Amino acid sequence: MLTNITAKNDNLAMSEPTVKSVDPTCPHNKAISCLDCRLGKICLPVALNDDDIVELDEIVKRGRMMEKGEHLYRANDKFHSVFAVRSGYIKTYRLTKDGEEQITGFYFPGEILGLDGINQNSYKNSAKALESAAVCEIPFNRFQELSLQMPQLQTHFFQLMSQEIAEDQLLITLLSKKTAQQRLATFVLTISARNAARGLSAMNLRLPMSRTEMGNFLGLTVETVSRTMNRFAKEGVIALDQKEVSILDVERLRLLANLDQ
Amino acid sequence: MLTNITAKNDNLAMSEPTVKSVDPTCPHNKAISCLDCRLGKICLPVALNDDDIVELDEIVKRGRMMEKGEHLYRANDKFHSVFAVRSGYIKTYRLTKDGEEQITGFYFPGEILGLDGINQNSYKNSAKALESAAVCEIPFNRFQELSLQMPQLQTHFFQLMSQEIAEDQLLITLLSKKTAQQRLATFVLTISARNAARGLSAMNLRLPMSRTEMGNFLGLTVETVSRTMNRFAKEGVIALDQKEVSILDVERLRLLANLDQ
DNA sequence: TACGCAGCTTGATGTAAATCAAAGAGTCTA
DNA sequence: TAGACTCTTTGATTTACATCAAGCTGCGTA
Repeated sequence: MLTNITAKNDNLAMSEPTVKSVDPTCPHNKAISCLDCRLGKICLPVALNDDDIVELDEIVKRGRMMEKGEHLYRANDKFHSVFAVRSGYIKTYRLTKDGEEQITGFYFPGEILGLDGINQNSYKNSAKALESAAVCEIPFNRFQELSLQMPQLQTHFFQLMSQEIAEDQLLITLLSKKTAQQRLATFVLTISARNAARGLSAMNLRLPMSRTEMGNFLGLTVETVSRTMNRFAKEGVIALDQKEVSILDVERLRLLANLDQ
Repeated sequence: MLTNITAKNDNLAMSEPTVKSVDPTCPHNKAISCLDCRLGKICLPVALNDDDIVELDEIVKRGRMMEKGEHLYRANDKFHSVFAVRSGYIKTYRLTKDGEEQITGFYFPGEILGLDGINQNSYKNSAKALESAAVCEIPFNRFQELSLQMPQLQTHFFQLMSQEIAEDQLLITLLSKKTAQQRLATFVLTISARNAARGLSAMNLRLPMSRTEMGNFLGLTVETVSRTMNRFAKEGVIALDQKEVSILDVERLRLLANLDQ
């Protein structure tokens, strides 16, 4: 396995791409199997033997490319698959009756989306690429059959869904109790942590969404997002350059977030 | 099966208890099996044959009684089981670092809680009885083994978790975008719908939690809850008598909720 | 290189809900 | 049946954030 490559490479997403030609670990490479995927440990942190992974590989449709703004699925589409983000960023959102958008999540490489569709056999969210992206598709009925043979896979999926529940509940707490400052500080820290999980820098990050989308997700207006982020910058907690954020004072930021867990 | 009994009995929870002595369908009866449980179709709406149910019965620990205020489990307890509410009401909540409580859900008879614990093998919430209650305990590892033999059971559980995700996301939208009026109107309608699902009246309901708890759940203060509910009453949309609510004008209430789905 | 446009910033003003404060209602118990 | 709770209601005041309203900034493109 080549996973050690990821662990060290700090600033991958932001630095110029490494030699594109034949790198078998490049996340844009369509052909690569789960066995070699550099995201393996994030996307599929299960003790499967190589034979099992080969079997899993057979059902996974790999490397579908998406343009910025393209939809992966829309609310009320018939549910058939869950998806793993390979590269790029996806947002999920619901539309309220009066056509307003409510963003329910941002999905980073290695993360799984579409889990809300299992119930009632249709997706409850729409999923849209924030920028060009690549995703792996996992047809759910075939996956379910497979997981009857491979109990660790079943467990993994229960865990994934449980995790999504736990994360949604954290967001609920955020929206219910916290100030604009706390919400944004928490948001930046969350993204930092997710970057770190992928072996990227925890201190230098890029917010792949617009201020409007941040606000929408966090229950704030654009203006409040802008003012608050710039205040953080003015106070020396972060440095801001458009979508690029450098965390200058983590401790301070943690304090501002009043972080619970 | 005796499920037709439930379907008609409209106001069970509020009317005086029916003859307590030997009613095998009484939800307080400890001994009753899943096969005869009047909640069967809500708690376990799966096409299992009677033999399968007998097998399931063997792993379910039935009819644990809980006092008002008693904890079923606490955040960070080791995860071992999920629970089905038999009678009474349970709330789940998280504590923020500064000791504040954030209620994440209310669970009614027939509903399943504890699903957030699967990930990381520990509960993320604490669960507490709002009033005396009875619960069935389903040890999760035994359940998981069983679900490998009974694929419908696996599917059912995936659906339950997916549903929890979908519900949390609705709450997120509520907290992020809606006014106090919309939140409370939606809350009442949600409880009405859950009552109806159990064969109780959709128009006359009892809010088993305090105004403070409603506010906590909905991201509002007690005062705002009180004022808003009383305004609904003054405008003739509902009638209020302590925790008892009668919906007088559903259409109006739906409009106030600006309900999306 | 300038035009148009979407996204971001900054300032002035408004408002829904929070906070502060105190009194009423319901329940428990001694 | 009075006293001590807790929960709920009602009123006055404050405030964090939304809303309204212009200017910016950077980027694609013509």
